[in-house]
Amino acid sequence: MEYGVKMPRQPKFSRDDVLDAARDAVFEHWRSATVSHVTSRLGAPSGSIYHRFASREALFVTAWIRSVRRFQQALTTIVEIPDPTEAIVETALHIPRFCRQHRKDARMMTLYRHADLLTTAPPELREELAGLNTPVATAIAALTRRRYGRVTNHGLAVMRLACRDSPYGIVRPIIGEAIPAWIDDAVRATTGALAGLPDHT
Amino acid sequence: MEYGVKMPRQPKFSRDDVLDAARDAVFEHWRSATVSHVTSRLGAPSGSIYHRFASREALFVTAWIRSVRRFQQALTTIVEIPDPTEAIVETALHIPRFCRQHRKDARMMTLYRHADLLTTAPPELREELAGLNTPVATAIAALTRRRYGRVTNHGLAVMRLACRDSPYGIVRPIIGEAIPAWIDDAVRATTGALAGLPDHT
DNA sequence: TCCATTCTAGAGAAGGCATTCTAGATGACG
DNA sequence: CGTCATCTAGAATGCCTTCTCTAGAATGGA
Repeated sequence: MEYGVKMPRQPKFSRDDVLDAARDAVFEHWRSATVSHVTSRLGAPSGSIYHRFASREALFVTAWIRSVRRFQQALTTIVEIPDPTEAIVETALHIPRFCRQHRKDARMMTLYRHADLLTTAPPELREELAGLNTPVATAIAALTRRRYGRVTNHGLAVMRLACRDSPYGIVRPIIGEAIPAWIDDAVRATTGALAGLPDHT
Repeated sequence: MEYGVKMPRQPKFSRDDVLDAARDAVFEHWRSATVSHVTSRLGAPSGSIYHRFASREALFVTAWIRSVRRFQQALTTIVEIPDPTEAIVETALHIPRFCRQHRKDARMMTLYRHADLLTTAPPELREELAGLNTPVATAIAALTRRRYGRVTNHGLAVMRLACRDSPYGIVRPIIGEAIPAWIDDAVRATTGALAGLPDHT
């Protein structure tokens, strides 16, 4: 607490409360979620939203970023699994598992694509978005090196498919619903097959 | 030309012209495509749109249906490929190939999910939407029977993954852009692996 | 030529939504 | 108890979009 800084009034709604409400509104209305959906869930006036976030877009993008970070949290430990092939498969399996345990965050993550946000998001969030992908990129690069003994562009592309795009494609149609256990078998099969590809064309 | 029917004025904009403009607007603006994006591309006033389509939603959903039908056109011949495994893999490969040759239609198809439209689309289109999936369902069922010798629910689910969800997941991040040739190798690998799974848990 | 039909044309009504603005409440601190 | 920073509160504003409505043009038959 700094000298001379008056202690402000206690917030009735925390920043996370607002983001939770945004996430819940998206879970229910997806792309047509409005600011008033958020305020009515929160029981707050629109002023409380705009006091913290510059715009509707800033609110939803911030909530999206929070969900992405939650997804990334487990990655670093998974990548350290001793056996390379197991590390690859477990990275891929993290996707259906996360979707099972964090249904709302998972659905929130489907709202935007990272590449699109880099150019369309509110300027004040661009910098954060630019660095957002590094944990995943680092993990993929580490897995690529461990799998092939070197890192080529094609090797990286294959590993992205194996650990990210392919498992995501498998769960995508049912994100937000229950994910059956056998989906994990399907992920094991596809990721195993992709990890078997060579790192050159 | 029926008796007593007066010949009307020639349309300046055909139905397909309007749908093309809608598809192009979606290619550029995706979900935020508006009716005025469409009219300005077409060089037409909004009246010409609303003369043919009941609402903005009816226009875009109709364009979506047209793209889906174009995708389905090649399916029936592919399924008839003699070797079952080859038929399965070629069905899956139809997805990256279609995305390569019909970039705008492919992107248009990402605008809605069939399951959502069944409940949210304008009522006059519901019936058409209800029957839209049958060509794909028929193809998947045929492939399931040929692969396993019988049709179980789990077998169908695996085959949907192999022929549709998995390859779609692989191309999805790059739909609208150029699809590299090696993507087909990845699809072959994953679809082959999934088709190798048994039809029971 | 006149008429019925089908279309283009575009101004503007209507509605929904994000956003702003002003007032007031709250709490820490001197 | 007064002051200040921070927050709640929600009515009011203004924008943007969809959609309607009226006028008029093109076409071919009677």
